[in-house]
Amino acid sequence: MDSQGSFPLGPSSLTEALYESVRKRIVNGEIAPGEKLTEVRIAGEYNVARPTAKACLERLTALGLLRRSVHKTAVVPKLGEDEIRDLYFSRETVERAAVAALARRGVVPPAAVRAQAAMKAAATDMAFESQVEADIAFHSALVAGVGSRRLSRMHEVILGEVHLTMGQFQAHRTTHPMNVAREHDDILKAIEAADPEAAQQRLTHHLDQAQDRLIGQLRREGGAVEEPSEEAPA
Amino acid sequence: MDSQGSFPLGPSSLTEALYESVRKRIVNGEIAPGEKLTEVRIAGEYNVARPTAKACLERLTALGLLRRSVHKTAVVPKLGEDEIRDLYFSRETVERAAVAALARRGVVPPAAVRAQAAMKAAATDMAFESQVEADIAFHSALVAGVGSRRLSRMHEVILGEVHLTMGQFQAHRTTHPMNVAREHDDILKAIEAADPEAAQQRLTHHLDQAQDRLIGQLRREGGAVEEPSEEAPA
DNA sequence: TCGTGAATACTTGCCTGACAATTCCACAGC
DNA sequence: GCTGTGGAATTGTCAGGCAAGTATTCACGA
Repeated sequence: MDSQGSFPLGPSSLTEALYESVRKRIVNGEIAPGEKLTEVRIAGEYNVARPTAKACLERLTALGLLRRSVHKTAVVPKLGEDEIRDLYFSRETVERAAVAALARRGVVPPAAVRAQAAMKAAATDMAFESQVEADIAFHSALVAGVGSRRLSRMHEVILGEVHLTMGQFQAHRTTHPMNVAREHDDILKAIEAADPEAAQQRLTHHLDQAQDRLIGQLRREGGAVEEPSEEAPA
Repeated sequence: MDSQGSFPLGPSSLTEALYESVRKRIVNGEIAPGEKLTEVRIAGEYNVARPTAKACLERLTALGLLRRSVHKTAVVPKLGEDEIRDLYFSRETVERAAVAALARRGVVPPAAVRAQAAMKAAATDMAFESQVEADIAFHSALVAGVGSRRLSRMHEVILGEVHLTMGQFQAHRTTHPMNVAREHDDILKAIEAADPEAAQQRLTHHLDQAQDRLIGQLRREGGAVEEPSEEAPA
């Protein structure tokens, strides 16, 4: 694909690379919710100095991917029911504004179309994590298509927590990827038809369903998340 | 004053206090836009170690109150016309969702009423900075009244940049505070009447006016912001 | 046996000091 | 006048360390 310019530019600095790696491990569920992340542990695992690890944990905390109070060690949060509701309320706020803006222009961002294609491809034969990533890429492209730096930034933060929560339910999913893909198509059609109302309404429906699925799983599992899962990572 | 409990809780940690202080200086315009903030300068002014100053600058950068790329020194940004538009687009997105949610419940957050009273008091005889702060407190209370942690957090970031931009036009303001207060009242009335549509529409009008004022001032001043203003601060 | 309190270990907050890598600025050379 | 090279300034990252706060354990008494 990127044969000419080496665009992606692998994270420039050490701090950046470290941040990306830890972030990925958290949202993928490799680091279980409730697990403690001390500065020295990160520093040891990656062979970096403690201040570097500290900065990394601070960034992740600011994004909501870790929780910690003053002198206590950071832990991966597990969102409860009302936190999921809050998260999805915020998510709807941002994404509704995005699809409305897109529909007013009547143009579908090309990146969203590509992401949607990837989603359908992943639906049949790929791993759960790939599906989640394709789904997130789709919504991300939708918001990015608006062209508002600040809206995208807010959305990025929100999607971080969404990704985290979805990753935590990894093993017990009950979602049919094709249904999700169909709903995505509906949203795109409404945007293309320059119908903001319909686009917003379909998006809301789509997100409400996703939220219900998450809360449903949460309730089903209840407090049954006792598996400590203490495998040493690296 | 604080004879019994010392409530305000002067920022617990050094880092926090430093952050608050620098932040205030930036949004108040004490540190002019375009001015460079090096780590050693902050460290020197406050007598803290460089890593501490570094963390402070990083936090402010994450909030958009400073700009910097790798290996370059942080500068206070001066928002251009399209950045102001982007900022206000994001702001409208968040605040419209907030007033709509409040109007659906039909209850006005008490804090918003208090902030509005303070605003009217400040309109007649107080300094410009107090008016700006009262205005921000009002909008802040509005969003906080919804009770969504994440919406409030997003709004906080946005208001930071709004405050910054307003502070930069400090000397040349042309706004009549009483008009602003009237518009605030209109919004509150719509919320109380449980009319989400009206509340959103009035909010949009209010914010559009604010945006136009800012852009108007920006155009008027043009590139005429040559006063270096190099007074030593402390 | 069970709680309660104190001592200990762990972890974070913040510091000093240092070196490498990078960027910025000015000056010399063509 | 423009370009290139040098030094100064600044940031990225590290090592090591002390103080302070938190959690945990263990002994002791009821």
